[in-house]
Amino acid sequence: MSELFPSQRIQILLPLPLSGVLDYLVSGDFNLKEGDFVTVPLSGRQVQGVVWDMDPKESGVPTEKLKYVTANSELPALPLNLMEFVKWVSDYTLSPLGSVLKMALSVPRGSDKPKKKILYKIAADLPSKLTKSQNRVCDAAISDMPLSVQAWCDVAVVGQGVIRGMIKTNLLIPVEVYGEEQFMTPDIDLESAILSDEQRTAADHIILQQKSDTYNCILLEGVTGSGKTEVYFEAIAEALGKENSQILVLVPEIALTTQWLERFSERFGAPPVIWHSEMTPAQRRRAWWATIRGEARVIVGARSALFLPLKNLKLVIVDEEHSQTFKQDEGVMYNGRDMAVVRAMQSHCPIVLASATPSLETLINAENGKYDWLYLGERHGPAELPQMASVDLRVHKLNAGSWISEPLFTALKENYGRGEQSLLYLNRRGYAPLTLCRSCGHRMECPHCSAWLVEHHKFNRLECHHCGFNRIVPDQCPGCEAKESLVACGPGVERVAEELQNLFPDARLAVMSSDEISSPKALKEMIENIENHNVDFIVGTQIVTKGYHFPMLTLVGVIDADLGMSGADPRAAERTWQQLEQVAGRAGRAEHPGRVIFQTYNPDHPVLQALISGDKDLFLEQEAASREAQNLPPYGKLASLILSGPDKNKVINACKHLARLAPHSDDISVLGPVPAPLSYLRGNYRYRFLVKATTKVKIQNEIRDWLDKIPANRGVRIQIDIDPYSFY
DNA sequence: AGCACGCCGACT
DNA sequence: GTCGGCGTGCTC
Repeated sequence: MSELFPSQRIQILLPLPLSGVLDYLVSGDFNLKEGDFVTVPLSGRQVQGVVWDMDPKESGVPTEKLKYVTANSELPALPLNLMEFVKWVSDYTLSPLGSVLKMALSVPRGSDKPKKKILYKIAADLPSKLTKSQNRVCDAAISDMPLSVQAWCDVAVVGQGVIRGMIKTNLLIPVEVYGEEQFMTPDIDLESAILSDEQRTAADHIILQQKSDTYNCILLEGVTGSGKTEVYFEAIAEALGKENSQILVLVPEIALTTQWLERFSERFGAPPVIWHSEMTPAQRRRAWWATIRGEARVIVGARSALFLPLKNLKLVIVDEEHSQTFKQDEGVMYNGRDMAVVRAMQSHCPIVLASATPSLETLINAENGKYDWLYLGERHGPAELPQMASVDLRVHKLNAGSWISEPLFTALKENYGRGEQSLLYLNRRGYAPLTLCRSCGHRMECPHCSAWLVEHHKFNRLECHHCGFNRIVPDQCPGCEAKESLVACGPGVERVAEELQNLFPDARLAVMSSDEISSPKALKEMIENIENHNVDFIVGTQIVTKGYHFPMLTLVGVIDADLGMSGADPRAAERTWQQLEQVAGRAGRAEHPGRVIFQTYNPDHPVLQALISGDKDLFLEQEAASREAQNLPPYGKLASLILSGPDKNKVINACKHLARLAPHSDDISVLGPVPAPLSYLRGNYRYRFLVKATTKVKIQNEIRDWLDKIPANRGVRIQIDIDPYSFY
């Protein structure tokens, strides 16, 4: 090594499930700083990592063992605020630091050199005579920014033929461009929607917070159709006015928000940058680079977008903040909504949580003044809130194999007769949730999980919804070999659709479930079909709660309002409430008032009572009181520990060992172990502990100390879920 | 996450 | 005798 540049000990974080950094030596002529990407040797191979600490404290690893950094990268350094965020998430979720870093590096290497591309820009001297489509293209142009053929098609909404023709006639001039194609910059000078007084007040409040560059969390609550989107669009417009600002919008499921994207493009004249986990490597690279270079101004994405290298974050929006989709239930288990609040805090910018049915946690934070609370009370336009009623299935008994009660049938018939659309909601995919043998009682179960196989007529298969195992429907019972003895029990959407078709043979049906909607394109087609009134009845799973506008939909029937009301899950009642309320929100848009009918065996349940009476406040009050009494979130802290492994005895022994050492005090208690709700999943036996703590102690520290007391156990995996949502 | 090291079965 | 299966454990 050169004398002029003596080597220095630095710490590198690698995107591997290692709990901490590794020490390396680096020659001074690399001129590194924290956040820089480097390549280092690791047990015989070269891996990419990030310089985490240039001036580390003594780690105890002798210098002779250290290896030298191989190379530094031309990639821009990871922004310090992202490093800070990675550290925070790792501490909070008790996940290895390197695993969290990996989420921030879900990008191809810096060695992927951007390729040469040919783009097209509008010619300087245009003839005055142009066709209608050609005029559209010219109008869509933003100064003389060059775009690809496809991008021109998208912005001008014309076919490829038009663009090709314009290239041939030199109306569009080819330009050679190196690097990634640029994203279009949103145009804040386009006309905004006309806001109501209430919307204006809300928008002004957010804008005021936004101007001061300080953290502040704002709950924007408003029933479906009250215009929350327009309100935060104005806040986005304001934030965009700041130089090089970036805005992050988190949405539950990006693939399902075409309507949102269209509204955005309409308001800002350009689509936002999109980020989600199903993007191709090329799409990821383009979006990631655009973000780190600061060209990406508005990024709309799923929860993983939180880990993008945003350098100048000025506003965060979490749309549908109550959505369960924000919670990641594998790998690093984090709640995107909560982590978004932290990201905003660390970036000193406001964050807006928007929802028609905010989560109880958020409502309580708003109530006690931790969050600002904006409420949009008016419904836009003349629509009225739907009228709600329940059907007591103990009185109106269902016939065998039938799931539509007499009162619901009558209502459907009336609605159909009037030429209006109806929706039947059942949050269960497939045909039947259980198949059993009439002669021996054998149940078709998953060989890898303690779960029943769900029959899917569409694929003529039995499928496990937990691990994906599937098999063809057998023609004889695997237990007793009796032929034609297998019967389907209980309904799924396919079965309800079948019954409905029998009741209304001429009606046009659509089934909306993830099995029917395999691509954004398929979804778009289905939505158009419904909007154009080519469909009389929709049967759907919770996919229908995603906030589409169907103006002719005036009746919603909830097949099983009791589904999901029980169980150990402290959020079960709240979740059911939100789901039912979101479904009810589908009925009666525009000028048609709506009706909602809940089929139930338990019409006295507080959730249903509250829904029907419309007394949401009472329900929330009760729910809050019950959580407070039990010290459950948000009044207390909850964590779940799942021990799993293929050897049942090993898992049980590890549990016993842990249970003996479990912390117990006034501020913390450990419940369990009990078999996890799916005690056998994907070939692993699973047992669960629940840790409950008051807010006086840091639950993470308690758990860490506890787990440190036991040695690493071969063949037993421990998963820690702080603030668990899923109890499976 | 990879990759090496290691300890048992079927091959030139 | 060696090639190679993938179970366990370490990587600065």
